[in-house]
Amino acid sequence: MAPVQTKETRVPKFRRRAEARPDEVLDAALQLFAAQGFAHTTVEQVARAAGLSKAAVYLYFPSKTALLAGLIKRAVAPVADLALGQIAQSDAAPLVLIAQMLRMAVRRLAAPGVMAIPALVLREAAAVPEIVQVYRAEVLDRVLPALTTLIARGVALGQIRPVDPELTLRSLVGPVLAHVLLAEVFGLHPEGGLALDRLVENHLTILLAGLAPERTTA
Amino acid sequence: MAPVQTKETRVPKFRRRAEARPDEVLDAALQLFAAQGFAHTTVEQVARAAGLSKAAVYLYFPSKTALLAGLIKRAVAPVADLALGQIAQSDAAPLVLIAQMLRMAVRRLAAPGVMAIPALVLREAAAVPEIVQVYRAEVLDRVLPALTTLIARGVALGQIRPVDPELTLRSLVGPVLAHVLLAEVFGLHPEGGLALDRLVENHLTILLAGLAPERTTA
Amino acid sequence: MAPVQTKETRVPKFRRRAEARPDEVLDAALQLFAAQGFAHTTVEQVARAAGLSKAAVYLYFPSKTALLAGLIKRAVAPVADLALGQIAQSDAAPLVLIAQMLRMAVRRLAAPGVMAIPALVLREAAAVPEIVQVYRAEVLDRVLPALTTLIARGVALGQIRPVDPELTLRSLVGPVLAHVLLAEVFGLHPEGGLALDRLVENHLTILLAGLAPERTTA
Amino acid sequence: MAPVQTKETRVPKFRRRAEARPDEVLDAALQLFAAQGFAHTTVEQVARAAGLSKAAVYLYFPSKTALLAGLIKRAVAPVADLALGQIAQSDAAPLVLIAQMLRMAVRRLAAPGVMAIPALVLREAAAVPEIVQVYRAEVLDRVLPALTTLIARGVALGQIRPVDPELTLRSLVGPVLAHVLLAEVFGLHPEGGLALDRLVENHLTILLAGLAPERTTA
DNA sequence: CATGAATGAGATTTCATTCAT
DNA sequence: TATGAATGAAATCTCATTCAT
Repeated sequence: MAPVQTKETRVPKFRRRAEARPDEVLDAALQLFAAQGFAHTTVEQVARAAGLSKAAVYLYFPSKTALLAGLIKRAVAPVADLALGQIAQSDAAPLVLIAQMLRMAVRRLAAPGVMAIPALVLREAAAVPEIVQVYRAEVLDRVLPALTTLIARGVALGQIRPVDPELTLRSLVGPVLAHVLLAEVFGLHPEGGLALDRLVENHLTILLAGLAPERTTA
Repeated sequence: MAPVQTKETRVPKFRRRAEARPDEVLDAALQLFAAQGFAHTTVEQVARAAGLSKAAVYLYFPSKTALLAGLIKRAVAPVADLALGQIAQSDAAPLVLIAQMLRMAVRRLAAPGVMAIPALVLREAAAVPEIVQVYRAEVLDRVLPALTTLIARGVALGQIRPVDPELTLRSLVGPVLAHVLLAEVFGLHPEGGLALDRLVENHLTILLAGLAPERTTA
Repeated sequence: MAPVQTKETRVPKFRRRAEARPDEVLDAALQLFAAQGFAHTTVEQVARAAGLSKAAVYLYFPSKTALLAGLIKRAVAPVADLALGQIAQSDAAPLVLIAQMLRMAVRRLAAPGVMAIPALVLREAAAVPEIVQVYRAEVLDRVLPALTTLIARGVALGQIRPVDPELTLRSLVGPVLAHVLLAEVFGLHPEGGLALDRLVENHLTILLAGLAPERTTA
Repeated sequence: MAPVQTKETRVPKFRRRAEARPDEVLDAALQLFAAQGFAHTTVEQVARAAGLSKAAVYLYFPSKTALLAGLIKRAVAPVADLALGQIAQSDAAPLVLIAQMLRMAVRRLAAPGVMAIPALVLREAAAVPEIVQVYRAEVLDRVLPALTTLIARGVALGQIRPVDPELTLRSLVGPVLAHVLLAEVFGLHPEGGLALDRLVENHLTILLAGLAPERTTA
């Protein structure tokens, strides 16, 4: 969707413009889409914000929709890759891995502009079906199964109480999602700021205790 | 489409309507907004679906936005009222109340058309600021504080381990939210169907265990 | 393509507007398309010429293309009907019928605005494939075969010398077409004005003599 | 299309081009204009088809319109020259000359790409007035008067029955025009293929018989 | 109450054309 | 000579909203 970005490792010289333009356009688009919504942002606005003419935007992206799709792909694919890599390479206990992943994800989310993406995706998914496809292909269909499997393995190993992995997945990520949406969409921050990290620690406290196999029952 | 409405006082049979019209319009709007998104639904479509002319819709609602606001208010206010009533009237233990409320909320969500509302709210919030206000006023600002207080009370009573009530609130409702959004927006259902009730039970298993004060520490 | 035009024979009262609008729009469109070409005429221009707003035009015709198609259908269908009727009902000798038809067609063409249509069709056919379909369906596929058959019958009856009916058809209508195109497209009129009728008589003189079976051979 | 013209004597291998470029651009333009129409062909497409960049096309032709004009001039001027030469040099009887010319014209038309030109001219004439001028200047104003004069001479010599020369001109060329347009624009070929030569022979049979002075009357 | 008719104000997208390199 | 980058100027089409009836 995004124009070819031959990001050759060699020759990372200086040649500005042209090379960096698509990214600049996406930056501008993210800014505006997050602030006003996709439908209420005009291509003209994006172009001006990126310091280009409207027509120039179409030089890099074939349609307004492609702008959105490219934006999402650029933002989330790396996170998904990272997460998958971590799951694949580590042989830590499932619960430990889960805790690691949550902390990592949250650290990523904290980067500027990233937190707006999930809200954006949810917001525009119905209107722009392409988004659903991109997001499912790039994130959901890759990460969620991996996490589900991770939970299932924990259960099999006796390190997690016998829960339904697929449903437990919701208990895993839901709180973070709720936190982000509450903040992004409704401006509802807990006292003392957004505190994504505190949220995760609080959540992990509950989650890990809740997932631990029952001792007393034995 | 609509039954004949003879203006004259005779012919008492066919009548009603007129009173119910606004509701019918909202029904049609919900249907369409949920399916296509607010921006992609035209007033004409809503009107036709309600069996009215476009201009007639403006007889009942001053603008397309008002349609959306009215829709949300109608859908969520009762749920919020119910929840608040339950919290106020019951003097059950906090954790018990929490479990009750989650089960109740989920039962409500299962009614046709209701589940689409949260997704709709999230989707249009940025574009239609009025939605944020309505939703905050009708739901969030009433229910969330009540729940937070409930958690805090549980902590104070020693029935809940010492967690941050505001953040824990996210752990409480997040999984349900995640479940609904995954299903509504991405069409991701767990194996064996949506199973909202199974989700809640799975979630409560983890949550209640996770919130319970630590025994072994002693 | 054109909006439904319930032109009931009863109640032909006066109710202007709305009823006559589509036709007014087509009139304006014909004027402009003929003068500037389809591609170089904007919907705005058509609308203004018809005394409407741009959007109102879209109330009656779903697209600019539909405007063109409707225009052609309205203009040529009656002529084709007339011609076919004449062929079917008359049992005159083929050559007589042919002469009749040519004279009738030319009389029709002389009506204001009609002569521009063939030129318009030829001009825009490549750009708007719909035109080709409409024109073939409404005119060519109906009239040409009828004429071909007529010629073939004349040959069979010995009233026309043994020529190829399909190719002879070109000799029949080509001169009129050339006359119209030369005038419409290049502004080339013969001395003394367009003189469509004189053209036909001149052409018929040649054609009838040329088609008559050879006498000397006997 | 045109033979390679290596200006320099050295370096005969890789080179050429440069000189032939404009012609290659016109070749590409003809191809595309004929297939899609002038308005629907972008300069970019022409450029790519000619193996150049868009900007390079502007090196050879000052505008898109100039492309079209050049195209037509290149294609039709030789035919007109040929026809005029034939008329001027031969002292055959008018009817014989006319027959010769028609056969020659048709042979020319059969060359690839040529038949599309008349249709193209007709199509774009209204939109691009320059075309009308070019075509009139290069073809019509030179060839048509010559043919008219030829017919008049035939009449004067008693070899052609007393017809109107200008109008008879339409009877002369119209059938060929009709044949070409029917085929090019509507895809209507007679049974057994396009058969331009068969068309001419059939037409000449009728035409010559039709133009011959009446014998029986005498 | 209800509607058909009408419109003003955009939004996306396309392209011929220019220019620095 | 050649090009990639950029843009100004439109053109089609959409829609929320109004109003006379």
